[in-house]
This record gives sequence, structure tokens and C-alpha cells, in this order.
Amino acid sequence: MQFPPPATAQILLSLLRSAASFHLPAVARHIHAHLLKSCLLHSSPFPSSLLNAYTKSDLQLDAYILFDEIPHPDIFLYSSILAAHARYNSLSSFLSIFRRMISVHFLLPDDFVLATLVNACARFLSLRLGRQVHAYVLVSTFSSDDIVKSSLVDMYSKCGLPNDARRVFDSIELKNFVSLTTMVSGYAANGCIAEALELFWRMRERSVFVWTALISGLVRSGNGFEGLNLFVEMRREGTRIDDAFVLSSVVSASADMAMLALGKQLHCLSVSLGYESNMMLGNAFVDMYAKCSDIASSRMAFDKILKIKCVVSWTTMIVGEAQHGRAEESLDLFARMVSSGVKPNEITFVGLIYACSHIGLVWKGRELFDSMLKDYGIKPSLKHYTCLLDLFSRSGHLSEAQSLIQIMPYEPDEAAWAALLSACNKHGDIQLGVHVADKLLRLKPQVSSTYILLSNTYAIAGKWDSVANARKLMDDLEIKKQPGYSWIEVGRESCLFQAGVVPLHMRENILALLKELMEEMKKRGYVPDTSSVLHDLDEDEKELQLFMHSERLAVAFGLLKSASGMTIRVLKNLRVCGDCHTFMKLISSISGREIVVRDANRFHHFECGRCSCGDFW
DNA sequence: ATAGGGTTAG
Repeated sequence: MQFPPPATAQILLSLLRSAASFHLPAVARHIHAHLLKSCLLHSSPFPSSLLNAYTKSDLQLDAYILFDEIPHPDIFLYSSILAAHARYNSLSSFLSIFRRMISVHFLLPDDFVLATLVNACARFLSLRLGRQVHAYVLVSTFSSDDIVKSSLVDMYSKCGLPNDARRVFDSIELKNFVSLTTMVSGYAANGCIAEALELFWRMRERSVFVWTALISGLVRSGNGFEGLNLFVEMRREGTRIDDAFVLSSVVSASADMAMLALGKQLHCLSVSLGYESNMMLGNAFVDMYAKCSDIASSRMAFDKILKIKCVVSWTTMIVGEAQHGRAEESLDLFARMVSSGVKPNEITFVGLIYACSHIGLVWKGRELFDSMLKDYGIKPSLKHYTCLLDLFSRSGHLSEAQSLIQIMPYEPDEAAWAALLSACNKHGDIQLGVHVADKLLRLKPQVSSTYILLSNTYAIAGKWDSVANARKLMDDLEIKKQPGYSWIEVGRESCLFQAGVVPLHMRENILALLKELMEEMKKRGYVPDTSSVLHDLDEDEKELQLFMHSERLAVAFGLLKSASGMTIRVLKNLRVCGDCHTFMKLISSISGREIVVRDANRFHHFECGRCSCGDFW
């Protein structure tokens, strides 16, 4: 074996390091050839540096092959290959390499391997294994290693245990930016806003990295509003944005809250900062426009992703089209995606079956479901079964739905039973409905919507005692009823509505308008279905109660506020019930306006008395 | 060679 002059070795290593950090596959391959020619490939630390360069340049396969070619991998090489498996592969493949390291090459994990091992537990959310590793760390010679400790902080945070994370964090001797960022991110992602902010503001310097950790954590834990405010704060501090990570998070927040005007501002900002063609950010904008019901802009943002559209880009667009009831477009996009060589993932199929469900394409949905495993090797999850169940249920194929729920290889969850139950309610199969309702009750759900659904079923069946019982049970279990809410954008103004609460300053106007609309509806022969929920109220009260649905309030508000002919957007409703659906159709036919309503996860465009969902209700 | 920030569903 020949040794290169030290200078040459240094140059080769720094080239490999650059290849890793700047993602340069060609450089990695070139140096690989050079090392092979000069018989240096097997001498440490070249193999591990090369392997690192390959994985960071998105050449996982080359990395795995390289590893297999080295007959006696040392602990350096093992920690590289383990990191690669943690990042890009499965927990089982990670563990099989780890076992080989111990039982074939008799290497014990060092601090590097332990940190990687904990990192793998965090990524695959394996708390059980994570605790075992923690125990091993405590009795090992690395029990006071700060890097291993910060990986443990991350592991406990990702597994939803911020208090355990804090305990490890407190034991860290020298807290640096990484460990502080990890803890801030952990608090934010678990919704511990006060704790996150306390740590965050105590930091001497705040890099864009820790800002991103905080903001994205808040957004992901459903605190988008706080996230956006902090983004403003960050801009005020003059923090330089030098990559697209923060922007993606705030765009995602504006998508979740359906804040179109804000989303557009962020789009302008992104362009001015030079991220117009950034794929990740492009995906976020496609999603934002779709969730704000501006499907045309969504499509434009999608077409702007010129380079390579990844699975996320295609999936986002497919789901966006599906949510707008444009199933043909979704299926068309899927065909284009497949022919451009991008492999769909499990989320893609959720979107596709969902698209079919929206317009009642039963056979196509079933075909897609079957092709998941057959053509793409994706095992259908409970979510996919629930989607298919939803498709059968909505389209009135009750017997197929019933047999599917019996033969599916998962224990049906609340969502699955709820899909079947709402179908029973809608299609009037009361006997089956009560049976399913009992099943649901036995699952002891903690969400109020199931109880509402349940009591509706009993109401349809006329079992008033059971209705009262369901309501009482809800009270006993102290399940808080999440109020239905909507908000509406009229011009620059947006207004939030909560079901049953009339905004005080508009009370008179809104109630008068609702009365007027009610008269108009009666003239046209529409009789609201009050039987299910409101059996013990008197007639007048019933009408008023029905109008208290937030969607209707929002529409009333919009009718009052907006100039005629303007589109009214009602966003973020929890559920559009069949009754509301009829109401919206009527309003759109009377007023000649377009009304866009978003329920839990899909849009309904009402225009001239028609709905984009093909009157599927 | 190891630890921290991102976009899609529910």
C-alpha cells in the first residue's frame, strides 16, 4: 500500500468535504476513481469521507455499494453508513447494519455511533428503543457527552415528551447553539410556547437557524398565528434570510389559516429574495394558493416549478385539485407524474382516492387502491382504507363499505367508523347506523364531533333517550365541544365567526338579513331539516338556531359587506353539513354570486345554484 | 465520522 504525500491527502479530503456540503455527485465519483487507481480506497479516513460525500449528494445506492465493497469497515465507516441509513432508509435496515457492526466486526458503539443511534430513534419515533439507548448511554463511558445528550433532547422532543427532554437538557454542561436550538424547537413543536420563548429570548445571539426552529415548531404544533408574529419580529431584528426554510414555514402557516393576502405578500418577498425557483418553497406556495381556494394561482405556481418537480410538488397539486372537486385534473396530473418518472408515495394515493370520493368515481378509486401495492409496493395504511371507506360511504355503496370495514387488516379507528356512520345517517340506514354508533361509543373517543354524529344518529332513529345519554356522556367526560368556526375575507377585511355567536356590532343587520333569506327560502319550497339536532326547541328558535351555523353567518356577513357580484370566500369551516349545502346553493342562485366554502378538508364552489362537487350531498 | 431548521394527507 502506498501513502500519498500528506499535502495530497489533505487536498483529497477537503475536496470530498466540499462534495458533501455542496452536493456535487460528479466530484465524489471522480475522487472515487482516483482513490481506486492509487490504491487508497481502503485506507482510513477515505472510505468514510467518500461515503459521506455520496449520501449528501443524493447517491445513497453508491454509498451502500461502497460500504459492501470494504471488507473490514472500521468504526468511522460504520458511523457514516449508519447516519445514511438513519437519514434515508428504514429503522430495520439501520438496525441490521448496527447488529452486523457488533456481532460480525466486534465493534462497540462510540460517542459518534451513539449519537447516530439516538438520532435514528428520533427519526423513526421509536421511544422504546430510544429509552434503551439512553439507559445504555448512562452506564457507558459516554454518559457525560454533550453531543449525545443533545441528540437525546431531540429524541424526547420528537416523541412528544418535552419534560423528559428538558431533564436531559439541564444536565448538559456546556450549552451551545445546537443544544439550545434543539430545546427551543422541542418546546415549540410540542406547543409549549411560553417555555420556548423563555429560552429563546435568553439567547445572546439569534441566528436564522434558531428563528426557523422556533417558527416552524410553532406552525407545526398549530400555533401559526404566533409563528407569523415571530416572523415579523425576526424581520424587524434584521435577521438575514439566507435559505428558504423559514419562508416555507410561514407560507405553510398562511396556508393553514387561509390567509391569501398574507400568502401573496410572502410570495413577493420570496421573489425579491431570489427564491422564485426554489422547489421546496414553490411547493409551499402551490399548497397555500390551493388552500385559499385560488386554484388558478396554485396551478401557476406549480407550472413555475420549472426544474424537477418532486413527489411533494405533484402530490400537493393533486390534492389541491381534488379538494376543489376537480378529480379529472387530479387523475390527469397523476398520469403526467408517472410518465415523468416520479414515484408516487402514500400521500399521493390518499389524495387520489380522495379525488374519486369527491365526485363518486367508485371503480377508479378501487382501481387506484389496488394498484398501490401491485404497481408501487406501497402497503395501504389505515388511512387508505378509511379513504376507500369514505368513497363507498359517500356514494351510497353501504354494503361494500360494511364488508370492507370487516375484512380490512387494521382495527377500525374513530375516523373509519365515523365515515360509515355519516353514510348511514345520510342514506337512512338507521339500523346499521345505530349498530355503528354503538361501536363508536365503545371506542371511547375523546373528540366531541363523534358524540354529535352519534346523537344525530339516535335522533334520526327517534331514540331520544339515547340522544340525551350521548350528550350527558359528553358532559360527564368533560369533552369540550369545539365550536364550529369560519372566517371570511371581503376585500382587505377578514372576520372570524364562531357557531352560535353573532358579532355584536352587526347583530341587527345579520338577523334581519337571515330572516329575509329564510322567507325567500320558504317561498322556493325549501324546508330546513330541523328534526335531527333540535327536537326540543320551538319552531322560531329552531330557525334561528339553524342560522347560527357559522357558515351561514359568514355568508350573511359577506352579503352585507361585499359589493354585489363579488366572490364570497368562507374558509376553514369544520364541516359543511347537508343542510348548509342546500342553503349555500340557494343563496348563490338568489344573489348570483360565487360562494366558496371550505369544510374540514375540501372546497365547495357554489355558483348559480350549482356546486362543484356535483351535488354529491 | 456524530447532535439542531423545510414543503404534501389525516
